[in-house]
Amino acid sequence: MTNRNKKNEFGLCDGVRVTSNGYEITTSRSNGSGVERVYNLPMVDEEKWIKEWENEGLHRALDGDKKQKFYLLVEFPYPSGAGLHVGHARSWSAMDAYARKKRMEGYNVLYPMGWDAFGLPAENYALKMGVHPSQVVPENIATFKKQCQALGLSFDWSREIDTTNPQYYKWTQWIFIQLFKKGLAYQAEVSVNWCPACKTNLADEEVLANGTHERCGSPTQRRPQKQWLLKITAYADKLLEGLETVDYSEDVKMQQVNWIGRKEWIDITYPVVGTNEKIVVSTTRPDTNFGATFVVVAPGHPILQTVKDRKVLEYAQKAENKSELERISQGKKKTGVFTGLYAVNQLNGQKLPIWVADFVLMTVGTGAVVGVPGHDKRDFEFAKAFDLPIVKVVDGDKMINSGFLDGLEIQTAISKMMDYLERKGWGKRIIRYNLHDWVFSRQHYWGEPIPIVHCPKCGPVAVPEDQLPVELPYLKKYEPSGTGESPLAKAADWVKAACPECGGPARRETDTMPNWAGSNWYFIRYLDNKNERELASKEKMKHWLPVDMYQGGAEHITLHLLYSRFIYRFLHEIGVVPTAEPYMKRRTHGIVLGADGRKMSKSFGNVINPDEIVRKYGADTLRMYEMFMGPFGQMVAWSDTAVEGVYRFLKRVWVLALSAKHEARSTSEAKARIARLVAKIGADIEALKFNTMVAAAMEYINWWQSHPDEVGKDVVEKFILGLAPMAPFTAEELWHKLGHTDSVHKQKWPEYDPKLAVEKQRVIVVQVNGKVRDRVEDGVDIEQRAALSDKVKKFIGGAKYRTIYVPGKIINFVCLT
RNA sequence: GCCGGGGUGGUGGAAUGGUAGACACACGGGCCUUAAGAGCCCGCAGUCCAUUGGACUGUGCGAGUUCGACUCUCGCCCCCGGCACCA
Repeated sequence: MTNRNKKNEFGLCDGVRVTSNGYEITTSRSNGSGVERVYNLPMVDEEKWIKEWENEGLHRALDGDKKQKFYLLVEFPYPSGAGLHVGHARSWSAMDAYARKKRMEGYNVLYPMGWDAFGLPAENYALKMGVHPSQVVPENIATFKKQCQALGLSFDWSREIDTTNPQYYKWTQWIFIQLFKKGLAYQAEVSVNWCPACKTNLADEEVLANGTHERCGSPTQRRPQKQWLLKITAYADKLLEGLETVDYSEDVKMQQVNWIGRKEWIDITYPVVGTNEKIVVSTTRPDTNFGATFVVVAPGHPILQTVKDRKVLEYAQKAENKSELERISQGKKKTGVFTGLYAVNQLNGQKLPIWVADFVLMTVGTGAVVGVPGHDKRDFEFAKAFDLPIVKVVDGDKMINSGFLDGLEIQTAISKMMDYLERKGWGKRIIRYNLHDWVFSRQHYWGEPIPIVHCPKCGPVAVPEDQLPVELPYLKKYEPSGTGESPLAKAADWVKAACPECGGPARRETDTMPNWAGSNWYFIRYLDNKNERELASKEKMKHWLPVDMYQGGAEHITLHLLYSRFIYRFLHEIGVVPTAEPYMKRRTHGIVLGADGRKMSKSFGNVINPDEIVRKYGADTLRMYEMFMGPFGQMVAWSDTAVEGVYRFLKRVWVLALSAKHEARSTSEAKARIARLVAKIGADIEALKFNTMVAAAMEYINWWQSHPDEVGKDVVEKFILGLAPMAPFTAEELWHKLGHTDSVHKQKWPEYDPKLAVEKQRVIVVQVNGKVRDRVEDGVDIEQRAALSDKVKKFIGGAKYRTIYVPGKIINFVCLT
């Protein structure tokens, strides 16, 4: 016998049916061609709450509020044509739970969102669709925004920004001019990375270790070109030192340290035998110099100008024409030619033959290395290939065959040798970095115009600040030319300009900025997104900066994260921003893979559309599932069936909350458990352990379901408040169903007795020799009672023993043999 | 090669010195149902013995510290990420 369709028997509403042995939630709706089963929680009108929250301004951060501020930042997306990725949904939902809990705790929370809409992806997408980017971008932004809202993300939309808005990029250009004025933005003819597919130059950071473009995957080439560069190298040490003052996770720190790649080198001068020439080799390991048996110079090294041998020059010429990638790719057979010259190692007077080989690069050190085949793998291969002598100078971690260094440890030997070489005047210490200056111009249409005018008389001149922004002209045809000239060069009227210095005829710079330009400083603009006179007002910056928590992807650590730290430091030095570091805390999230464990991609057919999940199960299911998937910082694969598990949980929450006997008094067990749950949710959010947070809520529900009579209204309400950060819609709906008229998200985080939150272990584990043998109720005389246990006696036998008793935890009887 | 993070059931994972496997998925069994779906209940590391139940093994491998180790220490193997013929 069933109670089907008997509504309200337990105070349930439409869509929930109680059967003799449980409940069910089902609903169907007409979709035009028939009846479709809908799994969405039918009782939550998500759209109604989205509107209501927005109308009430529930998510607004208040300037000048007395409450303590908390600036929570997530990386703003490039609004692609594909719409929101479930990866965005994962990290933003988790941070949304963080923001919501902080608000309930009484913080004035700033959790903003905007759009990083300039750059190659937007332009390539527009080209593919045959539409102008200025039309595509707003459409994509609208889609993204709607998707964010559908997920219940509590962004403060009144602070929304868009990097392609002239009122925004006016200030991106303003920052460029400040850099230019300080000599930190400069033009130079340099060898740059060129992507033939995207037809533009790239920064070093945009080229992956295998030589391909990080965006499109095409192999890049090197070619010389006149470019705008930003002098990030001037900040290398500051960027390193700054890392000591912030709370970044270890992987983030190490990646930045590796990328900056600070090392102490020493440049050693060797006389060249029979000439007045000298050759300067550079090394980080001068301790091994007693083992040097040859010198290798890069093709293109100036010393080769003194060489007449045709074979040598031909080899050098050929090698120089090869790409760098080709020259240094691993496992390649060593090639090289003897130049006929010898250098003198002044340490021991030995004559070292000078070779030229393609694996030595002009761009590293001084373009000349000293070959120590006894200790270096690469030098060893070279020596083997050309039958050069090999001397061993390091044994274990001690120096041998090295004169005054013998017996010293490597580190000591390095500094002793450096001191010695400097004293003798043969060498000079120098700090070198892996980091190079940032190539900052692109030969593309869809970016911020670089605000410079080239005057034949005055050279490059900054556009006066009162004439900013230099607006991007509308071009119908904006395809990249591939010649290295920007499409903007075709806008003849726009290019023509008067020189701001002398008033004479001049030309505008036609290169644009890279897509990283707008994201360098976007978190500052959220503070004051309509300010027409400054980046943001001083007061607002002082109130909100620095960012308390910055959450984003691991793929941006040597790109955006490093760039924005550099720009922010510069702005601090010229007195614009109040602190030296922009982000107090940085954590990364893992990417969401397809169900097959591969990266989500159209070509694999494994893409999950968040809209689909929201339609089928509701936003709260998607949010909680994504938090539950696995550890937040770790890569995780999607699972369709695991989503169902979270959906089941929410259905149970619904039924239990509404069927609770409100007049019932909560038992002490129920109170202790809810105190523990609230404490756990709070602590797990702070530690970004969202997976165990969800698990704890599930555990509570499981207990509640088997003890329905123990839970009264007070505990139900605390549960709903605890649920509010992770499932904002369900919590809001239930809160109102319980008779409240105010939003659940305006409530205070539930208070609990900390003593209740500590779980008391009632059963004590009894071990014999460290192995669990029995369990005994805690209480008086527990040691004696435990010793009397049959199981314990059996394992002790008649042996003498001693007792380890950790009160409240464990008893261990250890036999003495 | 250097640096960072990891390795736990069929699967995702939990436990950071005190009962290994919370929570969830998958799987198996049962109830309910005309049926399907949904829901509810039970089982679920392995091996062996067994009537209730019990013994042994088990967190990549090998040692060590400890009354007690997934957790700490040392050595090794493997996976993921960063840097790199960087001299």
